[in-house]
Amino acid sequence: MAPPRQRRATQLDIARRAGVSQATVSLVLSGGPASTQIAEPTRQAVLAAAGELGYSANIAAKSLKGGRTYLLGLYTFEPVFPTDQRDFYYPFLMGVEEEAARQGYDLLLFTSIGSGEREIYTGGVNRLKLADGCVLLGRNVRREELAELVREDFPIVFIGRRELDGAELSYVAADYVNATSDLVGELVRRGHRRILHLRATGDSEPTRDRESGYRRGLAAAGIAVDESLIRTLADPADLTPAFIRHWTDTAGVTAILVEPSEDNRLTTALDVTSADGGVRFPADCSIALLGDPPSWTPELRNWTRYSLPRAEMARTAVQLLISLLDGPDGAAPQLTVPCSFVPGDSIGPAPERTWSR
Amino acid sequence: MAPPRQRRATQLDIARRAGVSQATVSLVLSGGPASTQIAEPTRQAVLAAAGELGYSANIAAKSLKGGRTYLLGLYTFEPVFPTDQRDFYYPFLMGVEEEAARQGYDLLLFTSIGSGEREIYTGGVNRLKLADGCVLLGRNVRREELAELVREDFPIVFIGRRELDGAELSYVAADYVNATSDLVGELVRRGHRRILHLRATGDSEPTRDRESGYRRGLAAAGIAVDESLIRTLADPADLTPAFIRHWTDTAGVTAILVEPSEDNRLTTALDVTSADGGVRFPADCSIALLGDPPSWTPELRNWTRYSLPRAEMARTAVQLLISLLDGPDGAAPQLTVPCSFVPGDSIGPAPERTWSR
DNA sequence: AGCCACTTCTAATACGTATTAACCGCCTCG
DNA sequence: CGAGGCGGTTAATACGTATTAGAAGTGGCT
Repeated sequence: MAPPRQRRATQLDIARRAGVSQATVSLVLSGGPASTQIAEPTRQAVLAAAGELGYSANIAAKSLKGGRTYLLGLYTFEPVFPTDQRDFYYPFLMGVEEEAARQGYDLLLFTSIGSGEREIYTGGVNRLKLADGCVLLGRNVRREELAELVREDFPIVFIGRRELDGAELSYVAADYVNATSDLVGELVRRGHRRILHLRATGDSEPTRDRESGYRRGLAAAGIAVDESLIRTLADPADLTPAFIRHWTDTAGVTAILVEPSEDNRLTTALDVTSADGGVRFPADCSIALLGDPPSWTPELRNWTRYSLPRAEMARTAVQLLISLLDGPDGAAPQLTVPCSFVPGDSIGPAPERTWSR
Repeated sequence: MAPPRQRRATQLDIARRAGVSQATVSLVLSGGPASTQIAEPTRQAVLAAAGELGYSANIAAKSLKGGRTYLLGLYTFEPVFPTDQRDFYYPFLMGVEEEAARQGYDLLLFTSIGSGEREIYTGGVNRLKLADGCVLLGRNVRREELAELVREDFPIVFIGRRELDGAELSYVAADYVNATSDLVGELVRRGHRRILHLRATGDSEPTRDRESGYRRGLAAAGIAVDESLIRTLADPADLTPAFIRHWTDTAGVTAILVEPSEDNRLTTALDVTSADGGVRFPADCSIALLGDPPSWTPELRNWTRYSLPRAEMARTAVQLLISLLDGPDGAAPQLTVPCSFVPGDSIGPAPERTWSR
C-alpha cells in the first residue's frame, strides 16, 4: 500500500491516465468555446480521469498564465477587528458576497492586519493579484497604493468616492451631495434658517461632499452660508448639552446636521445628551444625521437621517468590477447611487428664536 | 515622457537594468540565507534598480513555484444570506479571519449559494482545493462530501464535532457534554429535580452531546432520568405559555433546558411568552439555554446559559489546520474546548411543587 | 606551474496552466 | 490522383519566480 500522495493531481496526471496530452486536458477542463472542438469520447475520458484523481486547478498557475481565477478580492483599509468598525462593514461584506456568489465568483478576503505602512505590497508582493480583480473600501485610504494599483492596470472598484492624483479610479459612491442638500431643504421647509453643519475630522471626499451638499441646499433655498456654522466635530463625545445650548442660545441655531462616525460613539453621545443632559430633540433643537449610525446597535431613537444603500452599493461594485474584467474599456466608470431619506423623529418645526447677528 | 507602463516590472527587468542575471536578482530579493553569497556592490545595484522600477513580486509565480498559495478556505454548509444565520456565523468568520491574518494567510470564502446536492464537488471538480486547506462549519453537513475530502487527504478542520463513517475528521468542538452536565448540576444545587430537556430537531452531534451531558449531570446528582422529560422541540414558537404550564403543572417540571436555534426565533419566542403570556422566569419556571442565542440581537434578558468561545474555536481551528499543512502527521487531531457559564437571571430556586408520579 | 579552495555569479530547469501554430489522417472535390 | 479542407489532437511556448549545479574568476599553497 503506497503512502497517500501529497502532491495534488495536475493536468499532466490526468493526461497520462486518459492517454491524451496535457493540452487536451486543458481544453476540456477550461470548458470554454474551444472545448467544442474536442471529440465527445475524449472529453468524457478526460472528465472521468479528472474526477477519479480529484483534480482541481492550481490557481497560482492559472493566474500566472493570465487566465481567470474566478476569484474576487475584497480589501479593507481599516483594521477589521474592532467591533465598532465591523458593524459598519458588515452590510458591504454581505452585498459583495451575495453578488459575487450570484455571478459565480468566490471571494478572497485580504485581511489587512499588517503593521501599517504599505500593506497591499507587503514584502514587495502584491497579494491582490491572485484575484481577477478587487473591491476595496475603507476610510483611511493609502492613496499611493491605490494609485499604484491603477497604474498597474489591475482591475479595482472602490466603494465610496475617492479621487487620485493622475489616475482614474472606478468607484460606486453614495450621492452625499444631493442627500445632504435635500435634507437641508427639508429643514428649511420647516422654517429652519440657521443650521449648524458638523463635519467629521479629516478631509475625505465623503466629508467634502456633505459640505458641498450643505452649501447647495442653502443656496437652493436662497440662504447665504454663514461660515461660522460649519465646524469640525473632533469627537462625538464633544456633543454635550453645553455645546448644543451654546449654539442654540448664542448663535440662533435651530437645527444641527452631523456627520456620523463609523462606530457607535455618535448615537451613544446623543443618547447621553438627551437622557442625562435634558436636551430634547427636536423640541429644543432639530438634529439629523448625514448617514447611517451603525446598523445593529439597538437604536433608542429613530434619528432623522439619510441612509446609504450599502448592500446595493456593494452589489453594484461587484457588477462593475466584473464588467471591467470582461471588457477592459478605456474610461474608469464611476457610479453614484442615491441615498434614501429616513424621516425619523428628531426634526421638527423651527422654534421662535430671538437672535440678532 | 513615456506613457505609464502597463506591464509590471519583473525580476528580468531589474536584471537587465542592473546588468546581472535574473537568478541574481532573485537571490538578492529573496533576502534569505543565500543572499549573503552576493557581493555587496551587486546587492546594492539590484536593490537600487528594484526601487527605481517599483518592483513588487508576482505572488502567483511565487506560489506556483513554492507549492503554497497561502490561502485558507472557509466553507459553510448553510446558506449564508438569511440574516439570522449570519449572526450565528459571524463570530466564527471573525476568528478565522483574525488568526489567518496573523499567520500570514488570506481567506477564501466559498460562498455556497448553490442548488443543494453536492456543492463542493461541482462538475467532479473540488473547488476547495484552490486553497491550501479549508475550515468548514455548518449544521446540515453533507457527510459524503466530508468523507471524500478526508479520503482525498485534503487538509480540513471542522468547527464542531462531526463523526464520519470510516474516516477520521479533524475538528475543534465545544464541550457540550460537560457544559450541559454542569448546568444540570447548577439547577440541582438550587433544588430542581425535574428538569425538562428540549432537544433541537435532527440528530447531529451537538444535539446528542447535550443530551449526554443532561444524562451525565443527572447521574452525577444521583437522579434517575425520566425519559418523558427529554423531548424534541420542532419549532421554538411552540414554546408557548400553555406548553410551559402544561409541563410545570402536570409533570412537576421546575426547570427547562432548551437547545437554542441558530436564528433568533428562540429568544423571540421566550420574550413573547414572558411578555404577552405572563410566564415569569424564573419565578414560574427556571430556564437555561444550552448555548448562545444569536449574539447581537438586542437581548431583552440576560438568559442563564453557557457560551461557546466561538472566536477562540475559530482561531484554534486555523492553528490546527496550519499545523496540518506544515506537518502531515498521521492522526487527525480533534480538540475540545470548554464553554463558559453565564449566570444570567433566568434560573432561581425550585419552587415547592406538589406533584406525584 | 599546477592544484585546490573559495567567492561570486549565471545557465538551466521546474512549477502548472492557457494558447497557438502546426500536424495528421481522412474525406471531398475537381 | 493531387489539392484543399476539416475535425481532432498535440508540441511548443510563455507566464515570473526559486533553486541548484556549475562556470568563471581570484588567490594561496606546495
